[in-house]
Parts: sequence; structure tokens; C-alpha cells
Amino acid sequence: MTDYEKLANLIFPDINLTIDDLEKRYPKRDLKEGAIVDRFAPSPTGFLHSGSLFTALVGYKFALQTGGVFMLRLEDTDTKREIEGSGEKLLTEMKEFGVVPMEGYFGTYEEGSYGPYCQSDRALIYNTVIKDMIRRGLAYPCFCSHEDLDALRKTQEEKKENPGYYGEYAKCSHLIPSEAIKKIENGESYIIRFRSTGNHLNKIHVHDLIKGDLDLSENDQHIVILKSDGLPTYHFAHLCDDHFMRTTIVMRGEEWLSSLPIHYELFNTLGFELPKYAHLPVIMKQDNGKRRKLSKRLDQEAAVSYFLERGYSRDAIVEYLFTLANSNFEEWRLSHMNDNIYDFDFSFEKFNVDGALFDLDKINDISKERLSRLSKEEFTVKALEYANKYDHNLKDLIERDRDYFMSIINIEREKENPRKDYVKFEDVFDFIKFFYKDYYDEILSNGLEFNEKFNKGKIKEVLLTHLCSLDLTQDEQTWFQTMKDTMESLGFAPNKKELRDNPNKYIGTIGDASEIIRVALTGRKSSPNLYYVEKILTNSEIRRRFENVIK
RNA sequence: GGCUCAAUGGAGAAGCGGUUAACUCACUGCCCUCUCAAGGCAGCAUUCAUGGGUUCGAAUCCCGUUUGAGCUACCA
Repeated sequence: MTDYEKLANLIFPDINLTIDDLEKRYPKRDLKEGAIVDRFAPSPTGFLHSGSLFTALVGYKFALQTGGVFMLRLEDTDTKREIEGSGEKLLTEMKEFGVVPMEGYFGTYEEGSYGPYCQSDRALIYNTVIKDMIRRGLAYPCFCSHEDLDALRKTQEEKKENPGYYGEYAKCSHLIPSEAIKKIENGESYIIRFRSTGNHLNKIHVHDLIKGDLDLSENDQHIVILKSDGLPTYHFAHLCDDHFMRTTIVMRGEEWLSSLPIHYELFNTLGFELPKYAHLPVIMKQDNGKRRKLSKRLDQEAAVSYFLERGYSRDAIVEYLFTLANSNFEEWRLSHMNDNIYDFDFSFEKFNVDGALFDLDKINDISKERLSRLSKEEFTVKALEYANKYDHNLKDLIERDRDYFMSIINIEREKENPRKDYVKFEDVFDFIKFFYKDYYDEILSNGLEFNEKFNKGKIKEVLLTHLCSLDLTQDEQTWFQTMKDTMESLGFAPNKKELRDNPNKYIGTIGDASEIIRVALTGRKSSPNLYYVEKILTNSEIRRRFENVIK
């Protein structure tokens, strides 16, 4: 037995597996040509970030359209930052947006034969690989303390050299196995580092599916692969997991680009086939004229829950993310307005290389559009679903009388270009509450704002005249004609042109008369089409409201 | 500081050596209209961060500058 083997056995006495065993246990996937296997690998440190949803969505879509596999792997190796229960929260939020993994971690259970899918459960795999690496001299225990490392950094900074644990500075890499064994037997604490043979003066050539061809400096850092808590670091977990889970394309945020040389060397020294990489642009935010990464701490909209709580159309959020992913999507969308957006195929070529600013205006527009294209039944189901969780006032209105609610939100909905009154379900309650007696009475008690041009007598006259001539069995055309006729007798011109031509004959236009009726009925200067409002309110309620206003 | 990537209107962008520099959102004006929403029309980059070069010809290719972003942990 060599000294390296002794060292490996001392550190991992219970590991009997070999890399070969793992290769057999996790065989290559039998998928059709071009099928993409990718993964979403969040760490359970909080809620789902809008940028993470983007990454997950892109991975999901690619797997879907190529007949591949999209899996969820939980990167729970940072025990300090872990937030209890956030893994499941992440998953439910993804589901809200229709992003459902085909394999992996599902909160209370796992699915798939490449697991476990929580990194904290994969110690056997990591340890097996590391034991083999130590045996072959590719990894070694490092006994340096945090203080040693800080001191090292300081001297490197003074000498203006690259900071880090590498080359001559990698003190523990020079320890021969017998010395390391002695230290361990003395009870010194250690972590495991990777023995890099790279030189940062050399260049490696890599191809990124989105960024294109890149020349990067070779890695020379002896990175930590196993921390003192026994858990692997991201880099090492990435190596083992994506190799043994047979990931074909690693899709991740571009903040990972600079650690690609590490991964490149890791895969090469283990003789594992390097996966393809696609580094996605990061979503940015304008802040005081500067752009920066969308931040969970600073920006509310960075958390996906922002959109859920306000009742945005979830389809619209997905659709917006599609526009960020592929620049030609919007154009496609214009000619496929009523199709499923998943019919559109993503391509890596159409990805933008740099991060886009998060555009709430655009999201609002898309959400408004999506909500307007829902049938009244769909709208109501979704509104209630939202209201149940976030909006008790709205919930109450819907449950009082579902048909009444539907007739309100259906005003000018069933036509080619429907009204776009609501950006999000949060807007609905305020917009429609005047239809309900109790809320109307509340509005009335706060006072109505009529046009000051007209005195109380005139207002009363308009309301009474309108009420007398009102016949809601008429169609819209006739109804409006009746209104024009009756209002003309009170001095309101039937259109602006008439008023312009005969300024002395009229005191206003039909628009002014309508405003009086509108304010009396709704408490507002703008509302949907008065004809439909009146049809929904019915004669008796219109009479009641007018009488109260006149009082 | 070092390394890497990027730069087309307020935002997302098309553009791949010859275009009046598409399109979407936002914005502005007009029209339509009972208000709003919707819709229609028009406007919104004589110029693609900047300076140089290559070329008959450059937003497109090359170099420098500037600006921005990301990384530079026993975090992911």
C-alpha cells in the first residue's frame, strides 16, 4: 500500500466504492439525439428570485422541446445561509409558473434514478470521488487556518500578486503523505483541496452556447473541494453531480463564467466528459442611472412573490421571460397571439449576451393583454384563486354573486380587441366596487365631484330627465340616440362640432351630460361604457342612486 | 487592482460589409369616441459610446480609449 493510499484510508475509512462503481450505478441516459438534460440547482436560501425563475424556465423549455430531462437538484451545502423550508417554497413557486421538474427533488420525496437530489444526501458520492483523488495524489488535506489564509492574502496583495492558494503558496500541497498522516493523527483539523497543475499564464479555449468562443486563463487555484463541515463546495459538487446525473448542458447565470476554468480543469483531471455550458445573462435593474444585478434585498420585484401577491397573470410573467430569452420571440408572438407560447422554439443563437433591464412597464402591458384575453369564466376562476390568498375584499365580492361579478368583468370583453382594464387582479376590486350597493353608498357619503360648470338644479334636471327616458331594453345605438335627443332639449349639444358651430345655443355637450350621469352612478369621471354599466345596475338601482344623489 | 464579457432611441431589440437603421413597450400629438379602455394615424436614433484604421463602401471587421457588468470565499 502506498502512502497516498494510507492517507486516503485514514481520511475515509468507510468508503469502499470506487468511481467505476459510480459510473455503473449512474449509466449514460438513453435519450434520443439532441435531447438536452439540464438542471435547475438552487440553494435553499430564501424565496424564488425572478432571475432564478428565468434560468429555471429556460432549462425547462429546452428539455421540453428536445425531449430531454429537466431536473431539480437542491444545492444545500451552505448550512449557514440555509433557510428552513425554502426548498419546498421554491418548488411551489416554480409550479405556480408552470415550471415543473421531470426528475429530482420534490420537497417531501424524490423522483428519478440519478439521485439523491439533495447535495447533503450525496456524501457517499463525493467522498468516493475524493478518496480516489487522494489516492492518486489529485487532492490533499490542507491544514491552513483562516488566519494563515488571511496572512497569505495580505502578503500577496502587498507584492501585487494574484491572491489565492496556488503554486508555491499552496503550502500543504507540498506536504508528503506521511507528514499529512502525522498531522491528522495528531488531531489537526483540515479541509480537502484540489491539486491544480495549471498555470494562469496559459489560456484555455472554451465554447459557451450563449457567449460564444472564449479564451480564459487556466486555473491554478488549489480550490477547496471538501469543507470542514464535511460538505463539498459548489465547484466540486458541480463536477460530481453533473457528471453522474449525466447533465448534457449546464445552464446557469453568467456570474459563473469566471469559474469555468476551475470546472474545466476538474473535469479534465478526472477524465470526465465536459458538459456543454450556457451562461445566461443576468437580469439587471436601473438604479440612479446605473445598472446593477436585480437584487433580492433592494428590489421587491426580484422576488417572484411580488407578482404573485399582486395578482399578475402568471402566464404573462412567463411570456415576458420568454421575450428576454429569445429576441425573436416577440415577433413570433405577434402572429401567434392565441397560441401556446411553448410552441415557440428557443435557440441558443438568439440569446442576448448581456443582461436586460427588468421592465415593469412591459410586464404590465403583457399582463393586461393576457388578462383581457381570458374568458369571463377563466378570469373569474383565476381572480378567485388570487383573492382567496391575497384579497379578502375581492373574494367577498366574487362570492356574493358570481354571475353578477362575471357580468361586470365581461363588459366589452368578448370582442376582438377586448377592454384592458386590469393589469393585475389587485386592480379589480377598486375598479368594480361601485357596482355594489354598500360600496357605492360609501363612495356617495364621501361626496361626488361634479363639473362645477353646472349647478345643482341642472344636475338634478339631467338625472331626472335621463331616468324618465331610460329604457334598458333598447340596444346600445338606440339607447345613445335617446340620450342625445333628451339631453339636447336640456341644452347639451349632441356632439362637439354642434357646440362649436352654435356656442350660444348650448351649455355643453352630450359628453358633459354623460359625465353627470356617470359621476352620479359610479362616483367617478371615468368608467366602462355607461350603457353596460346601467344594464348591470338595472333600473331600480339607477333610480335609487339618483334619488340619493339628489337628496 | 487583476481577469472576463459587453456597448444600436427612455426600455427590450433586429441587424452578420451596400437597408429610408425593422419590430415591441413607454412617451408625445392628432383622429375616433359618452369618459376610460380599445382602435386608427403620425412623431420619437441623419446615426449605432468614443477616437483611429482596413475598405469604393462600416452599426457591422481591426486597434486604442471610455463606460457598464460579472468574478476575484471552507457562499452558491
